[in-house]
Amino acid sequence: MKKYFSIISASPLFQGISGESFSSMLDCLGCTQRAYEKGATVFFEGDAISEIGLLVRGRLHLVKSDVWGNESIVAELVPPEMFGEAVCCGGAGRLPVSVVAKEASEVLFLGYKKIVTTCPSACTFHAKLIRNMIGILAEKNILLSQKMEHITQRTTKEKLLSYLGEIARQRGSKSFDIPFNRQELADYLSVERSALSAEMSKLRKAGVIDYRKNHFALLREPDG
Amino acid sequence: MKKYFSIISASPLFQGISGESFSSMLDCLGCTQRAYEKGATVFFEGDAISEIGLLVRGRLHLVKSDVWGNESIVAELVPPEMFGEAVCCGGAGRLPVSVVAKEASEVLFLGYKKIVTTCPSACTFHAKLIRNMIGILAEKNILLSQKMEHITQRTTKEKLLSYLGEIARQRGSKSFDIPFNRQELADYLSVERSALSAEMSKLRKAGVIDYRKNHFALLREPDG
DNA sequence: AGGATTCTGTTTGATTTCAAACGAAACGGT
DNA sequence: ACCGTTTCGTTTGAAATCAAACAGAATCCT
Repeated sequence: MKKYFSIISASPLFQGISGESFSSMLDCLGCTQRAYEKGATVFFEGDAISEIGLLVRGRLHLVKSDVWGNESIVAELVPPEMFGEAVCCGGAGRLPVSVVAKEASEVLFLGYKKIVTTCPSACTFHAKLIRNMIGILAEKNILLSQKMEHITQRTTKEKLLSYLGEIARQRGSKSFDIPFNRQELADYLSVERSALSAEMSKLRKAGVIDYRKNHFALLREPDG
Repeated sequence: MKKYFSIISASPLFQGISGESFSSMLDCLGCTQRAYEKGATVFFEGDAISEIGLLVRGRLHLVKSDVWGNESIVAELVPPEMFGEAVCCGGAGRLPVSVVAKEASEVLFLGYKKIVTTCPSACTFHAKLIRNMIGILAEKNILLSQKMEHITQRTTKEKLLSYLGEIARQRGSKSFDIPFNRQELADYLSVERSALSAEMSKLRKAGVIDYRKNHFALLREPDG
């Protein structure tokens, strides 16, 4: 397990915890490790899980299948990403996806109860671990809420302006860079790339925005 | 403060904590209370907050204003709802909304640090409190993720079927009730109510679904 | 029972988006 | 400098949504 310490320390869950304490800590957490061959299933959809998975090697797919059995890939995980934390922490829920190894992979399992229960033996970093977990969940909440705000807008134009406005607010300037290219921005906003490009052109012609590559500027308030 | 104990005990944050421990607990948390007149502002957008608010009386609006100063009401809070928990727990963030009292209101403030730091004096329920907080954040995460899945679908029909499929999966049956009326469902899915009704009719005619009021049945897999 | 209100389904024309295709520009590697 | 790939803007017809309006059904209230 020691060979994965550098991966583990890169995980937000162990942020601010020194690598030297890992051995005793992982012990204290009753952490187990398992390897999966390519194609193996780590968890099945509907499983009631009580452990959080931390991917330390390989590549996992989160696969969702609807009532009719159609499967779709919800996300791809690479080290040191985690999975199952919301389901574990949220209580009685069951996993809404299957977890499948797309490459030979290794996963560290951390018991949820052991994480959120401060140990009587005064494990120094346990409190920090809990704060990290809370921070991770809260952060994800904020990101989801922000995205939701943009996506709930009805038209492509509104979605785009909602997004650009948000970034401008965050940066505190009406001129800023965005971290997406066109296709990524379209995916993020759940619209068609071509339609997005077309709207951008219109807004530029109308003098509302200007842009060049990833740099954008808000010029004036849009009509309506 | 005692008169609000019944409200407080209804908050998910204090679930499983007996009312008798409230006095000592709220003390231990360094909890403060403030009253606001109708129209008063509890927090301003952009404030860096370190306390979680628990509304015990009145009614609050979360108001967001974009870069151009247009304001919109994001949510309405009634007791015993909380606010600011994601921002506090998420670390360096600033409040993305203003909090305004729409009626004469009273708010309990709980210091974030005091909540997530188990006290040395072995406050019995502190651990439970932390688990509750984690549970709240995780739960919200799951709800947001589910909604996101439906809303990112491109067409009204896809959004509807994604939602109905999810409910059917949860209920474990292809025949089920939903907790929304038409307008609420349309709002939840971010589509036009009339367009939603029209799509529902089409799907019924096509033999894909059947419904009556809030009761739905999935009959067969949709084409495409 | 009667009347007002809310909820739902349907239609309409205008608007918007989708999906696919294409060319130009930018980029990267050899 | 060359070629292949990716990115971006534009156009097109087809399809879907919006927004508004209206009527019937259900519900609530007195």
